[in-house]
Amino acid sequence: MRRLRRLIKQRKPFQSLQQEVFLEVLRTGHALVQDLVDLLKPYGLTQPQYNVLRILRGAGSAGLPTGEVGVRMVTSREPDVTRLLVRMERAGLVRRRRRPENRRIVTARITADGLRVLKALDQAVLDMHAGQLQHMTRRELEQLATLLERARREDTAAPTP
Amino acid sequence: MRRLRRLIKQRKPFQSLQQEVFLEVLRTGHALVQDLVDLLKPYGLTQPQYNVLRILRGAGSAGLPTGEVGVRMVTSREPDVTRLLVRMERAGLVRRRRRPENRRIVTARITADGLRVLKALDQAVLDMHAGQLQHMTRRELEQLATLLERARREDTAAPTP
DNA sequence: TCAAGACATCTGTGATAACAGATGTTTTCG
DNA sequence: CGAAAACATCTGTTATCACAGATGTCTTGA
Repeated sequence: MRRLRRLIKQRKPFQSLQQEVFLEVLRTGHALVQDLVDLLKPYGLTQPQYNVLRILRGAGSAGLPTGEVGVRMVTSREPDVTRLLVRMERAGLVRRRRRPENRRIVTARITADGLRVLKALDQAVLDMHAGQLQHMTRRELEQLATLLERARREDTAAPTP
Repeated sequence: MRRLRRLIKQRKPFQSLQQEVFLEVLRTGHALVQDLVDLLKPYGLTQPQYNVLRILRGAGSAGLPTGEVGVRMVTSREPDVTRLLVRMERAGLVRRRRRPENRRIVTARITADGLRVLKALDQAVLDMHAGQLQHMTRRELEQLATLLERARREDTAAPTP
């Protein structure tokens, strides 16, 4: 009985260690993202919009098809990306154009305005990231990144190639 | 120059180790939550609705004021909780009643139906959590939980007013 | 007492997420 | 060639998140 209690109550009142990790990941993600959202707000950007801008900057002047942008987003499925891009086009951050050689595809490109906003944010975002985890050592951060990557890897139980 | 490159490219193409951790946390959280969402879907529950049910079950027959439910939710600010509870009341999972002794307060209670749904889910959720992180050792999970908790701790480095 | 403030919730608006199904375009194949 | 399938995007609907402001209900202090 005592051993059972020790086993169960070793940590916080969670029903399982796995559940604790689950909640910790969610809570931490929420806290971290909140700082980014607060940083973006004065620029009139939401977090998904910021992601799109970074993706499109990375794609260069060739731009990317709507679907490709969707794939590169952590969140957001495809139907939403269309509307997200439309809103951003309205805001002048992005330009969309149907490709002449294949009229099914709509290519999105970042505008000069979009690039300007991103550039103004770059250093601030890096500083924010540094500040958020300032109290952790390099070794701890590397461990954390490795463990998180590992947590995700086998979700699909598929053996890595 | 070579040293700089070595410093920068030690890990993946991230601009900083902190940024990598940031993205890893978000990606992992998204992946983990997706499994829960999939599990809940056949029961007609969304993830916030499931959270509310667990919170209200924990509160017992006394129920909780709307605002208190909001505080206990990881996400969701207050105005949303009102509408969330209203929708859940419509679905018969929750009952809301204005308190006679203080008519400002609306108390929410879980219904028998809500309890039934939760009970049907309990084991499945535990199994899902176990399965998600099955490939990690107990030691790794403990490390991960500890590091995540630590990552969150000092977020507010600003002296409170 | 009673007006001002505090308190708790609610309403309105805009953006995002997820899903299902519709539309327009190109490719494939008999 | 022309219908069917595949493809890429778009539209419609519901739920959620976030913020601002409105409403209804106590509490407090002159």
